[in-house]
Amino acid sequence: MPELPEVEVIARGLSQTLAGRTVISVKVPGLTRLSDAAEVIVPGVQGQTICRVYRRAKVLLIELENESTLVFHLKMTGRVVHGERRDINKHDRIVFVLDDGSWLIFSDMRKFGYVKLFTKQLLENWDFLQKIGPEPLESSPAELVERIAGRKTSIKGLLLNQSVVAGVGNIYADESLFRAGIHPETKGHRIGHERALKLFAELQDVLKLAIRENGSSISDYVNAHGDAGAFQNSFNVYGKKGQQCSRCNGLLQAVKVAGRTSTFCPHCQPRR
DNA sequence: CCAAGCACCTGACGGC
DNA sequence: TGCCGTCAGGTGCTTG
Repeated sequence: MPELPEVEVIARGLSQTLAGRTVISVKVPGLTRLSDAAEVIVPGVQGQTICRVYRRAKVLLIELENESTLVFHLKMTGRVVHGERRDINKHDRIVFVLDDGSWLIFSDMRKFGYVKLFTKQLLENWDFLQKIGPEPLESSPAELVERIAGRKTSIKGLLLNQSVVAGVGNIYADESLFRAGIHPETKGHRIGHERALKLFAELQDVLKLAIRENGSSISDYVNAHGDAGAFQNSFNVYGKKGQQCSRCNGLLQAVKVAGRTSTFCPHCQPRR
């Protein structure tokens, strides 16, 4: 499930190989429900040269020569992979055929993700992006602490809330809470300043480490070249309910917080 | 302002 | 063998 680090790794990988490539044709085996129609995307990208590939929150953006932008949200199982021409498979949603013969493929088994095409103006006014909070790797921990000050929601819910901080999903929320020693159900306003600073410093740390490790591959994630990430091997808590805590050897527990499974160590992350 | 619950999807997995 | 229920989780929406 791609969160900030996974989308960042994809964007960096694509940036190396896509800049300057031109879209020759488009194949549309079947789009997802929330995607723009093929009638919008195909004529808008044909003949266009790719200028820039970047990420904002969990969204992947590919800017074209005419200042329009292809936007991908991968949600749970989406992939964007660039490589040699290959057979179309059942989960492929759209294929961009490039001028060197290579293919850029968006596939998504569960069809939660989407691809949309925006003009410059429409992208600037897209309410989804306008609601997104600051990038955690481009903000200081002190700035991020202000975003949770006085909030009565659980810290887990705040971390997952994209308008509070961008790009954090279930994996990196649980991992940073473990590192900071904070119980996921702790209310935002009950976290002391020092501990909150620690939380966001740990969040930054874990995001950077994950990017360095090529992201986390749980089930579907692969980078722009189809390779799995390795950070899942460094998880302390995510998906480890019932296993031993790496710090105290106690058993990890799972609870639902903000509608999501949250795995934590009751000893290292005590309820206050 | 906040929580809870559902919807959207498919595949993996466990129980019987 | 296969059927059935549950779970995975990002986001939008509704309801309270």
